[in-house]
Order: sequence, then C-alpha cells, then structure tokens
Amino acid sequence: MARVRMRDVAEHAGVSVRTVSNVVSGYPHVSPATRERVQRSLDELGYRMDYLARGLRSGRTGFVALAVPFLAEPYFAELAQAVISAAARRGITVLVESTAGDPEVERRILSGGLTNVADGVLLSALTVPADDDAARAADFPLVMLGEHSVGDRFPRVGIDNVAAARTAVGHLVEQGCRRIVALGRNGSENGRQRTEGYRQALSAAQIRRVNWLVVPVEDWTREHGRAAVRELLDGSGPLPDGIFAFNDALAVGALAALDESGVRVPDDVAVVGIDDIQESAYTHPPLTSIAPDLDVIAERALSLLAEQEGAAGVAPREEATPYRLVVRASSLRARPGSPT
Amino acid sequence: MARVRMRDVAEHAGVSVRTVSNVVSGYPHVSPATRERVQRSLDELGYRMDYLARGLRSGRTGFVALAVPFLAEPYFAELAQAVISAAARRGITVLVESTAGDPEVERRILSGGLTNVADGVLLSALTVPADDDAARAADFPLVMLGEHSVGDRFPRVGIDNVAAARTAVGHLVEQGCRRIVALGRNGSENGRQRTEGYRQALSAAQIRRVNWLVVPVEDWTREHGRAAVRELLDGSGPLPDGIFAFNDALAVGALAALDESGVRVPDDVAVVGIDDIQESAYTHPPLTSIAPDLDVIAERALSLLAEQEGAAGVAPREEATPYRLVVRASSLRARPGSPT
DNA sequence: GCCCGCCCTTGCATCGTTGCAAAGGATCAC
DNA sequence: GTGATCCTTTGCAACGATGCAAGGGCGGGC
Repeated sequence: MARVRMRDVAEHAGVSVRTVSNVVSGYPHVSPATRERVQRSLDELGYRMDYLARGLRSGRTGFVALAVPFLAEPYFAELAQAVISAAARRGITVLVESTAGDPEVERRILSGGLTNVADGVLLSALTVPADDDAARAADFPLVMLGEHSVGDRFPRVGIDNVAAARTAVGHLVEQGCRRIVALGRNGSENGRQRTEGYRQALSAAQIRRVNWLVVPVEDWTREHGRAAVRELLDGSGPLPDGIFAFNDALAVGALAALDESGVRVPDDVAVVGIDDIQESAYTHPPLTSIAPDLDVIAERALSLLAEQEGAAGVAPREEATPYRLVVRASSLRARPGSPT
Repeated sequence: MARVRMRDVAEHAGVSVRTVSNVVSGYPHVSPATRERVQRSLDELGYRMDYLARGLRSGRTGFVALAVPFLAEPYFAELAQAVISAAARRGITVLVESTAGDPEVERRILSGGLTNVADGVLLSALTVPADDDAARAADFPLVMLGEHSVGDRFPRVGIDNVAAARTAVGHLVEQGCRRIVALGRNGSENGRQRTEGYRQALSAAQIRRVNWLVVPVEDWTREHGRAAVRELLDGSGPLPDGIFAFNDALAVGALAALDESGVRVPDDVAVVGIDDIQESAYTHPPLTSIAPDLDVIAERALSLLAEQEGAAGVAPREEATPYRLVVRASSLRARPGSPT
C-alpha cells in the first residue's frame, strides 16, 4: 500500500492540492463545506503528513535536537524526559544525541551537525571551552543546558551552580559539620562553579582553611564517588564530618563506600548532593540534595529556542532556574541548631 | 551566512552537481583528480548534507525511532543509551519518543505516526494488545523490544522472561528461601510471563502452594515497590523469607521498605530483581539481579530492522537474548548449599 | 587505422509539500 | 446598477538531493 499524498486526497475530494494543504495546516479562509469534504477524504484515505517534504520546503522541521553526555546517567535521563514532555506539549519531536562527553562530538554539534534536521539544538556540554571556534561560528538556534555557556553568543538555562553549592554546604554547616570535603572537582566549568560555592560557604562560616578539602574525581559517577571515598577513608588524614558531592551519583557512590566501612551516616559523616535524582529518595540513608526544577528548565529552554528562531538578534542571557534544598536523613542530625 | 548546497560546491569546483553527489556518496567511478578537487571545495565551503532533501528523494532518512514508556526509568534510559550507541556505530540517528505507557500513544506509533521520518521503529510497549487493529495494519519496519510481541507480524528482541524469572526464583530457593513473594503482577504480558516463571520455579522446588504469593502493583517503580512491601510488613500474614521483584526499581523500593522496618537483608529476607540497572550495585545491600545484555539487544534489534527494510517478507521471529544472574549481597546467605 | 567498449561526467525529472500571488466569485455599500 | 472589497480557491515554482540514462572522451584490440 503506497503512501497517501496530498495529491491523492485532492483528487478524491475534487479540490486542488493547495486547498488540501490549507485545510491540513489550518488556514482560516476555507469554506466550511470544503473543509468538511477535504477532512472526510483525509480521514478516509488515512492521510499522514510527510514531515520531510514539509521540512524541506518550509525550512522548519518540528524537531529539536537534545545532546547530553550520557543518557544512562539518571540526571540526564530525567532531564531528557522533561525535555521530551515539554516538547510534546508544543508538538515538537526530540532527537536525542549522546555525546559520551567527547569534545569532538560536542564540537561537531556546535558546528552545525544537526542543523538542517532540527530547528534548534539543546546542548548539555561537559567540555567545550567557551571560546571554541566552532562555538563562535554556530549560527543556528542553540541553548545551553546546565553549566557551560559558550562564549556570550547563546543563552544558558540552569541553576546557579555557585549558589546551589553554597546552599548545600551551608546546610551541612548548619547541621554542625566543621570539616567538610568537597567531592568532584574536575576540569569542567561546572566543577569550578561548585567548588567556588563550596569555598564561599566555608568562608562565610569562618571554617579554618586547614579543614578545607577538595577531592578530585574523573567522572561524576557512582563508581568514582565510591572509589574516592574509599581512598579517603583508607588515608591517614583526619576523617571529615561532612561530604558535599558535586552530584547525586557521586553521593550515591560515597554512601556505598561509607556503608561498607561501617561509617554511620549522618552521625559520623553527613552527606549532601546535587540533582535530586529519583534514586536519592531510596538510598541508605535517603540522600539530602539540591533539586533543580527540570520542568522549568525544559520549558525555558524551548521558549528560548523559539525566540531565537523568531528574531535574528536575541540578546543571549543566562536564565537561572529555581531549585530547592530537599533535606533527607543523610544530613539530618539529632542536634538541631534551630527548628525548621 | 546561507546554507552551502551541492550547487555551490559544484560551481566552486567547476563540476556538475551530480558529480559532487557522486563524491559525497562514495560512487566509485570518479577520477582521483576530480574527487580531490571536489573534496577540497567541500572542505573549504564547509558543505553539510541536507538530510531532509536526501530523505525526501531517496526514501531513506537514516533515522530510527525508539519509543519507550518512560525515559526517566533507569532501565529504559540504559536501553536507550545502548540503542543510541549501537545506532551511532551504523551512522544512524535515533529519535526518542516517550509514550508514558499511554495505549493511545502506542497505538498511534503502531499506526505509522513516525513512519516517513524514520526508516524503522523500535517499540518497547507496555500495553498494546497483541491483536490490536493498528498492529495488524502496520506496514513498516518494526521491532518490538522487551516483552510484548504484536501478533506474529513483527520480530521481538529481549530476554526470555519466563526463563529469567525461573532463574531468579531458583536462585532464592538455592539460598534456602521457602516462602518467596513475587512482587509486581500487573496486566502486562511481561508480568504474566514473569509470574509464570515464578510458578515454574516454585513447582520445580516443590514449594507448598500455601507459600506462594503474588503481590500486584500498579507500576514497576521504586515507589510502588516500597508501598507494596510496607503493606506486606504491616499485614498479618507470615513474613516471607524471599522477595522476587519483577524489576529492579521495585526491588529498590522493597529494600527501602525493609530497611525502614529494620528487617535484615538477606538474613531475614533475601531479595532479587530483574534488569540489573546500574543503581543496583549501590543499594543497601547491593542487589542481586538478572542482567540482560542491552548491547546485544540493541544490536539485534537494529539488524532486524535492516533486514525488514531489505526483503519484503522477512519471517518474524523472537530473538531470545542472553542474560546473566548477577549475585550480590541482597541474596547471599551465610549457609551456602554448594560452592559457586 | 578504425571501431568498440569502458570510464567519467552530466542534465533532467522527481520526491511531497508550502510560499507566492493572482484569478474568480460573492457580498456589500452607495 | 456598479464598483470595490473580501473571501476562496487555484497554479506554478521551488526547497536540495538522488535515480536514471545518456553523452563524450580515451584507450585498447585487431
């Protein structure tokens, strides 16, 4: 059974192809009688739009590309789900690309690898330096998700990482922690910002510098979190009484390492993460975390894409989206400094 | 800066458009000199293929659609990652659709909602009945992932659910469990099959029927797993000494509920799940699970799609993919029946 | 020396839809 | 009654690539 084209529908309804197109696309000036007749033919023949042809002619495809480092990482999976849902509400289909954190792949995307098939690109990059050549050359609707901004040409949507980190560490301080380890430094901009927030919180609390410690990890995964904390526990230094993990995956790994070693959480060590992935409500003990509002991020990002499509010169900007501190048992100590 | 078309490249290189196309698509009969010259122009102008135009003309787009119920569920996220990686190796881009388990959406996909934009569809359905009308009418390359088969018209790729469930429950029996609860029955075909495996294992072990118990849940999520086990613990019936969760998310919820109530795992209750999501290596205690080989599933599925594109009448078949039992602490009891 | 055949290159039509702009018809006001 | 205006409908060309098939050029065989 061959494909049904507008031409077939037009013949069946006894009108021109253009009129069928008008009906399909909701053009207002079509007489009710004609609209009715065409609609019947559409239904009867089971017409389905060829999005490729429409995209080729009109220049708009109805696709948005979403590029994330690893879809299997819970945070990115949840982010992708939010984007897909938000896009569906707007009649947009999402193309998902996985960059594997490969700078080469990220660069390829920035240089337009997805341009003509997608109306816009949402990029959650790990590595691309802000002043990359490819970034400069990009001339299509692009919104950065999360941390990286690419130069000052494109808008960015995400939480304020410095403030979020400060909130998380500040919470640990409130809970009585005085020797807090930051877990997760790496080369990323994101890592720098969360490190900065950590520093600001410790400064504000007048924690002595000798008690500052930033532990680097390669990837923000459970595995690296566990390995880093194992090493920390095996080491000769004094044990921390708080761990601020740069994301929840690291925190989950940290909790596993602490559990193995019989360290009590939160009594011996309080733990807090960032992302509030679903998993975090089910760890042992449940993990305190910073919860970004993924739906807001997805909505804003799509709106910003739409804006870029419309006007030529839209002022790039940073959209700081809301977040909440979700307090769970991993950081909740018996001795409350003040009532919640 | 406008888009660079083949025409622009052709003019720049002083050849015809067709020759540029020949170079780009790797047509063999092009003189080295010409090829060289065209290639230089391609690079210099930064030509990038318009996939829409190519797709419109050639009928193939290089896209494959993947539809899963919820991308935020770890199992589906990991599956999607595997599919995206496998597709990337073949130069295919993946369109991800989230059905939210809505039968209407699944039906729409089966009735060809993605056809002309994707060369084939991978559908991981929850609800569509095997003999649905839409399923019968589908006339495009389609492969079912996971459990549901749609009539006998399309191939299915996934583990043998009955056998996998039997293996999981058999393992609990080996560990000495005698009153094993199955957690997760629902209306799905998948649920029926795992229930059947549970029954077979208990029968084989000659467990008395009074000790069989299948607990229904609405969704296979952490939350429903926790709620169901809480209810089980609050109830008046005798406690089980083993829990077979139909997937790892349920198992994670079950572990959380057991932890809350101070039930010791695996001493009081041993727990096993299916899927072996990454999270399962980090639960308290680490979760024993059945690990399907997602890479194999993704590879097979894409191969089957390609086959369907080629020949008209490919015999539909069920591809049972390999799986392993990954034993972790949640089921490993002190008293070993036999050495591993 | 001539013809045949292979290799390389090319032009044209086409995929299915929408932008553009104008034609035909009906309605309404004066 | 007549002109103007608006509403409907239409035809044509074009988006950028590839399928098809033929044309030109060159080398080799006899």
